[in-house]
Amino acid sequence: MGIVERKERQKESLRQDILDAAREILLAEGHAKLSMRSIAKRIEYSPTTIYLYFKNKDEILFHLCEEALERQFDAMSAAASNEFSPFLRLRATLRAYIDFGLAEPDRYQITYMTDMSQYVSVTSVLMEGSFGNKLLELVRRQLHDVLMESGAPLDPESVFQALWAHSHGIVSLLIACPDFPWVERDKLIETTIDMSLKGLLR
Amino acid sequence: MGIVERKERQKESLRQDILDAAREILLAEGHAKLSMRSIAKRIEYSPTTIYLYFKNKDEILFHLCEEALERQFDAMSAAASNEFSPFLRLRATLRAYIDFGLAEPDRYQITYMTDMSQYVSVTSVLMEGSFGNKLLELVRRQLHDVLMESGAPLDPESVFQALWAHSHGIVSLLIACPDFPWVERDKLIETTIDMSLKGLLR
DNA sequence: CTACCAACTTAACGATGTTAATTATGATAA
DNA sequence: TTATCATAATTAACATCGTTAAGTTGGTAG
Repeated sequence: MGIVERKERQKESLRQDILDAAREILLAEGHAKLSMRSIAKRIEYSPTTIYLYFKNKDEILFHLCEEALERQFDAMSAAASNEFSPFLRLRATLRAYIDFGLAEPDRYQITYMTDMSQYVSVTSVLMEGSFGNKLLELVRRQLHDVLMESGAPLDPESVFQALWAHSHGIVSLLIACPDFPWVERDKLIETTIDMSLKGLLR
Repeated sequence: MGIVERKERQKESLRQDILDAAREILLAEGHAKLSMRSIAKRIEYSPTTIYLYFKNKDEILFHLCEEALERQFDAMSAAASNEFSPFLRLRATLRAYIDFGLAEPDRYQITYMTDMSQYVSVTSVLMEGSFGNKLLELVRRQLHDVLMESGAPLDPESVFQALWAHSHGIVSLLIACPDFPWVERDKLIETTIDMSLKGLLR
């Protein structure tokens, strides 16, 4: 029965090759160049072979989004772990969220800026145990700690969603309008975060 | 020589018909359904005829964006004119910006959420005298008034861009993730704006 | 050896934006 | 009135996209 297993391994291997190719294209050429045919060409199979391993393109994107969210989560966790107050941890986490989006614009776009029917975005972000869920929970938890400390009478979930919106705003706007005469990038990001968090102090 | 003028009028008329059809499709069926062929079908001409009146699809979108920005500008101006302090005017303006985006998601998406090569977005937004420029200038001016009053030592342009990012963030996130378990919409918007502007007070 | 089954490919469909070649229209000049 | 000729519009076509159906291959089991 080792043959069946070998087949299984081969099958899983090609599946991984497809995801690897998709990721490479996404990062090297951008999400606009990521097509079933470009993936097929890269793995040297016919385009339709991919459909034997994935239901459709959205399913491939779903996996790339999961990957992206995992990396973003890791970056945010790492950034937070260097800070020594709840407020600074939250601040560092948001900064890491933004930095990730700007460092990996194509990854950010496929996870937060495209409506991938039923498959990606919300479904992926919300699924119990998904990295998207972990990511949002991380921010919720850190915000909770800040609100505990400050004692501000605010609805935590509303504030959380507003913080997310503010952070997403600067990332998506910078990505969408790269030619706009923005002020110096780091200054802009710092200002964006400062203004976002000002209301939580005291 | 009246013939030449009549031709001119006919030409201009069909050009308007194309824009009208495009607008109708955008509003009735969404930006995903807006194609050269769907426009052609609506005006009962062949798809390629459109290219005799517009260089390409982007040029059509450019005009729809201009229209959208004009309406958004009007909504923001009107909202501001009801308020009696610089701060409240700025606040009402941002609220109108957000409300417009959520009321006209397809118009918002084509102007702020797609990168239309050289044609739309930034080019349109920046062009001297364009409505996009007027819109941004309106916010800059109102922010200026607020900063004058409060005397806060902040860089106006940085704060302006951050305010824009915050406002864009809530609009684009709500549009992109309609299925997320958001808190009640009005409450979320108010919280978003409150947190955004908190830093400007005192 | 043959029959089957899985893996894979080719062909094709219906979209998209866009270009080139072709036809129809309609005003003007002979 | 008819012939000419630019303009207006169309048809055909290309390259791209995601996706489905049908066909081909090759290895394994009976």
